[in-house]
Amino acid sequence: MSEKATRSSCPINFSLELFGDKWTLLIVRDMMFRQLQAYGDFLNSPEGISTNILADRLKQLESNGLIQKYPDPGDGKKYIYLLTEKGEDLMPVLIETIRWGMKYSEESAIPVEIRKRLETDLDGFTEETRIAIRRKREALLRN
Amino acid sequence: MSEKATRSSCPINFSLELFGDKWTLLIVRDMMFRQLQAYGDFLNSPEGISTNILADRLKQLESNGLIQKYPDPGDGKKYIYLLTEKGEDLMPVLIETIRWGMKYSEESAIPVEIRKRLETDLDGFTEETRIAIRRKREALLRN
DNA sequence: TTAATTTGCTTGCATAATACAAGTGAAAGA
DNA sequence: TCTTTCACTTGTATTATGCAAGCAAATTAA
Repeated sequence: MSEKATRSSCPINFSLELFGDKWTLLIVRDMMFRQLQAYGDFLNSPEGISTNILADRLKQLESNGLIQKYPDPGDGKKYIYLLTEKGEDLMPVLIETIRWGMKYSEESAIPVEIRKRLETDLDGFTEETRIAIRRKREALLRN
Repeated sequence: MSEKATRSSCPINFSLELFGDKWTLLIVRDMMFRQLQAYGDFLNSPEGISTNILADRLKQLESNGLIQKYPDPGDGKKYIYLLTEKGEDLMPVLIETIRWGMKYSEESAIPVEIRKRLETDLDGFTEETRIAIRRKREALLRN
């Protein structure tokens, strides 16, 4: 993990310096759409991230303000990782990435009901997902 | 450049396997929004891509069907790289990435008039850019 | 007609990132 | 107290990236 100088002030470049790699957005996806929140959950995702890479990406995500790490109130040896608003705001990027991927991949393992909603009720799906994320964040902050 | 096995059939993962790195989308950006089309143009982009990395990414983009390479009709020692429809379809992903980057970076070096259009006339801007891309593709295919 | 120059690469090598396997330490449960 | 769970860290091999130099084909300049 090394700090690199920013290459340009293009907003695409800015974004890619934070999540332009093969793993970061998969972790965000897990938090955003799959409600995963523990280290072990991410490790068990089907893509099979290595444990040291996961640890590194979680650190970067946190230091870049996209996620926050909380001790799990119900289990002292666990932590809960949640998206911040900045992380939550990546939803349109992720959704367009999903749409592109669905269009051009032969088989996309996306649940039929979610696929339908992406096609027919994108805004509703987005808003609903955002609410779920905020609910979790607020619940944790309340204690 | 090595062929890797696909990690999962999630559409986000599918997409990231094609453009989940720090350079690929910058090249697409150059073609999409800056009308660049020659090898040397990409090399001169402000981020400073290395020539071997550029050559590698152009190969991958072409073999993945996102771009096509044509001999330059006006200069026998040049080539013209153009987005295919598949590449052009990345526009929503890029645009949401721009929006996110503009929101969260201190200074974004984006021309004021484009920024304005992104904020007030996103669909118009998108359509206009698409037309420009298609025009270039069709002009080349005509000869 | 020959000698630069431009263009689009390739090659070699040092450094950095990633993958894989194993190990560690704190908290919880038996 | 001993074992398991959880969230990592560490070591090492492999792969990717960055940097500098070189090269061949087409064009231009002399």
